[in-house]
Amino acid sequence: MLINELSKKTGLSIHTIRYYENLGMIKGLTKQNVKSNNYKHYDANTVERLEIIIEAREVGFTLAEIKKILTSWFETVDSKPETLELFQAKIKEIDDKMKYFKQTKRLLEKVCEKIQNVS
Amino acid sequence: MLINELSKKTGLSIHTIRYYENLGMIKGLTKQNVKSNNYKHYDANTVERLEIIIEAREVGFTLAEIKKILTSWFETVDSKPETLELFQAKIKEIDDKMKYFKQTKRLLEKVCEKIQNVS
DNA sequence: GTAAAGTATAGACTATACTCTATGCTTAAT
DNA sequence: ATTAAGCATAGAGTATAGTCTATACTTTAC
Repeated sequence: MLINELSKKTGLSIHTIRYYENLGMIKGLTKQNVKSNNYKHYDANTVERLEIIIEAREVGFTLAEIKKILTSWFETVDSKPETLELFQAKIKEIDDKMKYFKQTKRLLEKVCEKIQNVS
Repeated sequence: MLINELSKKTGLSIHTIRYYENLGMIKGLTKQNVKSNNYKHYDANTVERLEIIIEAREVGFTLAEIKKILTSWFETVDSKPETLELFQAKIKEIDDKMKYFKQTKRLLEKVCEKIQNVS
C-alpha cells in the first residue's frame, strides 16, 4: 500500500508517518521493477509497527525508546544484558505510572463529585 | 518556606517551580511586613498542588489541563456543565490509556522473554 | 565587613514531537 | 492533453515543557 492508504489505516497523518520513517522507525520499499517513480510501498508489518508506536507513545515513551522496543521485537534480538535491564526498567516504569493513574483518576472523580454537589 | 526548601520537598528544580508559578499553577506570597526583599513564601497548599502536578503530568496531561484540575479542586468550583464534562472525558481518557499500558507492558514482557531465550 | 549563597526577573536556549510549506516529479481522471 | 491529485525531499515553523544564563539585590556565615 502507498502512504495515503497507510495513513487512513492507522489514523496517523502522512506528515507524521514520514517523520517516523525519517527517524528509522518504519521503512517503505520502492519497487525495483518500476523505474519511473520512487513511491514507497508499505506492508502489514509497517501497520503493526505503527500500532505499537501509537500504543507506546500514549504510555509516555519517547520515540527513541519506542524505536528500541521495535528493534528488539522485530529485528534480530540484541541479547546484551543492558538491553534486558532497560526493558525491565521500562516495565517497572509502567507499574509506577499505574499508581499515578489511579491517584489522578481518584482526584478527578472527587472533582466531579464536588462540581455535581454545587450545581 | 522559601523556594529552596520547596524544591527539596518536591524534588522539582527551582527553575521548574518558577516556571509553574509563571504559568499561574502555584502562587508564593511576599511578606508585607518585610520591606527589604520580595522573597516568596510557599505553604503546605503549594506542596500539595505540586504533588498533584507531578502525578498528573506523569499521566500525560498538559500543564494547561492540570491548571484547570487545580482550579476546580482548590478554588471556587465552576459548576458549568462543560467543566463537569471535561473532567468526565479526562477520566475516560485515563481508562483508555490503562488499556494501552497493559498492552505495552505485555509487549515489553514478551521482548524480555525473547532476549532471555536467546542468551 | 566581605565573600558566598540565596532569591528575583527577564529572556535566551534546548529537546521532543510534530506540522506545514515549497518545489518538483508522477499518475489518474476527463 | 491538460488538470487535479498523489508522492517525494528538504527545510522552515510551531507547541510544549522545560533549562540555563545574566543581572542585580539580599541574607548568612566567617
